[in-house]
Amino acid sequence: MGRTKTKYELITNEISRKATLKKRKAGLLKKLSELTTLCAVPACAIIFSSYDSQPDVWPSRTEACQVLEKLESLPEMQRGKNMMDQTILLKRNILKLNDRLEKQQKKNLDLEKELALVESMAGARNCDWNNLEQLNELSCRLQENIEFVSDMIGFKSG
Amino acid sequence: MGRTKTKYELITNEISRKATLKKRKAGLLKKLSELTTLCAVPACAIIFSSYDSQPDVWPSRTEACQVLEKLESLPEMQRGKNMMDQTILLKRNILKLNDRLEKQQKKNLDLEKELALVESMAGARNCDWNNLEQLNELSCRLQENIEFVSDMIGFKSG
DNA sequence: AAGACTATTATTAGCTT
DNA sequence: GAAGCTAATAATAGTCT
Repeated sequence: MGRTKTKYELITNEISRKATLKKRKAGLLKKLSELTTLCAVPACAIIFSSYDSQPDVWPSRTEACQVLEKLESLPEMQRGKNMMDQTILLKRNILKLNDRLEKQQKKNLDLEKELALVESMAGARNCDWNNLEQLNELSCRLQENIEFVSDMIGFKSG
Repeated sequence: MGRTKTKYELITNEISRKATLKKRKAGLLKKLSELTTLCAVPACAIIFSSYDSQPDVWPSRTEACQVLEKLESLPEMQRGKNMMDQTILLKRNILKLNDRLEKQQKKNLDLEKELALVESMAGARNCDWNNLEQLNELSCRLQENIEFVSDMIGFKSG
């Protein structure tokens, strides 16, 4: 969310990368703080940086360790389960995305069909309003159309 | 960032709190994922929840533990390695799908715009050729169009 | 409850100082 | 570089289904 749309890949420019790291790290910790305030859940985050020897630890090293201990105390079986859960969620995510993509493609096809239909009637696609020749041709097409329609009217009513 | 300005204190309504937790947790993990991608820094987050017996751990329990404790072992890491590889591939897959979806949506938008343009020129969409009234209207539209085009020709050449 | 939608607020990329 | 600015993108609160 800034002046340009972000491409989510490693920022090659070191200056920008450092600036981004700083800004986003602050934003992230703010969000984590908001989350724990709003929902009263225990949470922690640790972010290393190539620029600082010490990682950022939220909310504090002690509390982060407590959260981690909690995590450690969970039986091993459940740990594997959590990872499984993650892959299951990811797979579900993929299925959903494929679904949306498919729908989008179908919608696209429909649009293309409709466009072709309308264009064939109007015959005015990509008309360059600065091009006299094209305007003349468009004029002719419209004249043809109007005559055709007039004939139709005459035919139907007469 | 929503319909109302957020007050940063515990959400008393349980339903809202749960919904908020879910949304913001997802947003937070997304941001953490973005940060590590953009800046290539090791990071992790652990968020407990009253609703799930298991906390959300990013990027994975194994990696999260590694990040804080700086454990250099070992068998546990190896055990989860295949599964990690899988999740990495799945995540990459999701990124690609999102990309395709985005492109598809953009294409869609372009098509819609073009369609609107052509339709507004032709004004003859879904015309029922057996309906005299519609034919008359179409005739008028065409007449208007032809006059407009004639004007344009006159203006450009004159 | 779980997604989709969307009007709003929130975050931030690129700049400037 | 850090700090501040603002146009632009991104997240999300409330709502509907």
